[in-house]
Amino acid sequence: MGGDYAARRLAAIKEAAFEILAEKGYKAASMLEIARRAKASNETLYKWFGNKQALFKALVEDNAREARELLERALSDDGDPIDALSRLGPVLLEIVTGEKAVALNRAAAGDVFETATLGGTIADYGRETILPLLTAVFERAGKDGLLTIDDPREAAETYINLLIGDLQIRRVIGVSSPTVRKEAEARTARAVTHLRRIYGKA
Amino acid sequence: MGGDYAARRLAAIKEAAFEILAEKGYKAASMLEIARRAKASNETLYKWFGNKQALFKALVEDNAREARELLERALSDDGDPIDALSRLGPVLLEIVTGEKAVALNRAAAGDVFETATLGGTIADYGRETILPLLTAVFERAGKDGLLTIDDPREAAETYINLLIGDLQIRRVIGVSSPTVRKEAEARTARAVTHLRRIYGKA
DNA sequence: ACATAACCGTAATCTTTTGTACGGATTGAC
DNA sequence: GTCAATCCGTACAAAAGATTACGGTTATGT
Repeated sequence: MGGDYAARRLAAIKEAAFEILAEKGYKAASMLEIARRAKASNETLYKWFGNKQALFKALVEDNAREARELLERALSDDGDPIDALSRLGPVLLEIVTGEKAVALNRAAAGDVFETATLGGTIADYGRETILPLLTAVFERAGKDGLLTIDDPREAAETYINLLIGDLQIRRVIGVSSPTVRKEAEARTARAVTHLRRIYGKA
Repeated sequence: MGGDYAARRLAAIKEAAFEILAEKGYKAASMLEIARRAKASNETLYKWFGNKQALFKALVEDNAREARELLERALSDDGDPIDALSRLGPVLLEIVTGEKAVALNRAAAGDVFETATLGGTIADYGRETILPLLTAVFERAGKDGLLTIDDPREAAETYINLLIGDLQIRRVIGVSSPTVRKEAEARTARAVTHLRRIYGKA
């Protein structure tokens, strides 16, 4: 057993798991219901993933991989670093406030007392992946004389704080909505304006 | 039945609920275990609170009341508005990253698919309470000519973003620790420095 | 086509929780 | 002290979920 069929089954299982996670949350996303929706057997889920946490850990990793590719693409052009930050902002906002990220953060919050692995996975693949990319952008901005940067890592964290702030927790506890493109662009523009004032040439 | 005994029983139940919430999370905090720890009867819990969510909603409200008092005390002195922000920063950081707030945010994240009430309660009593207080401080800073403020509400949100950023979600998913006093002071100082640059007299 | 591995659908086991019921004990009011 | 209301501790019923087992069906490799 291998080949195309197994890959298709795997994809169907992961898709079903994501749907049910988003609809009902981690607690109510039972392995049995995921199996039913995916037209798979409970036993196959346990055989392939070992347990519930491992299935959702795989989802975290998949989602992070996709997000990372989007972010790297937004940064791929070797143009003006400030332009790069402006391009990246809306992409990053849409990812972190999107349904998938929110559902997975909720799962991680619920998992803290069980295996305590989902949160670490989210952070490893999320923030700890994007920060070095951003740090590199700020190094370039400093080298090009566009901004006065003592510590590029700190500048990168400041950008994330100005851009995202407390949006994620508000999404996770259910008091705010996904950030749509227009708003993401406005929020990015404001963050970049603030950055220029904080780190402008003295 | 009323009077002192009932008040003491109520306090014991709420204390037990908080302990178990912090130790095991919302999902595993069963009414039965809370009753046992509080030396109360399951039936009494259901009689007094109706259901699990309502018990935890009461905890949210209690915690928010206490937090608000601390914050108002930090802002009570009618001195320099920038000093007020510097006094408030560490207090706010310790509250939002403290065990109680984190446990309640996790409960709210888990409740999104059930009654979806805890998150709204947290926000009503938390952010939507502190923002007007901060907005007033920024109005004063503008009027006193200390900062150039177009929109005091926006400035207040910027301060929260610079100060707290994504700390809350990172606490909730288990990848960071409470913010201790020294770090809270450093973080506050940095946020205030950034504020001066963003909103300094032109 | 055939043989084998693996998956599907169903069932079973075990554990835990929610919410209600009840008799005896305790508290509060008079 | 007496009486009534209420709480405690225990028990029960129903439901749900995690995980494993099993016979028949299906996909894969030769």
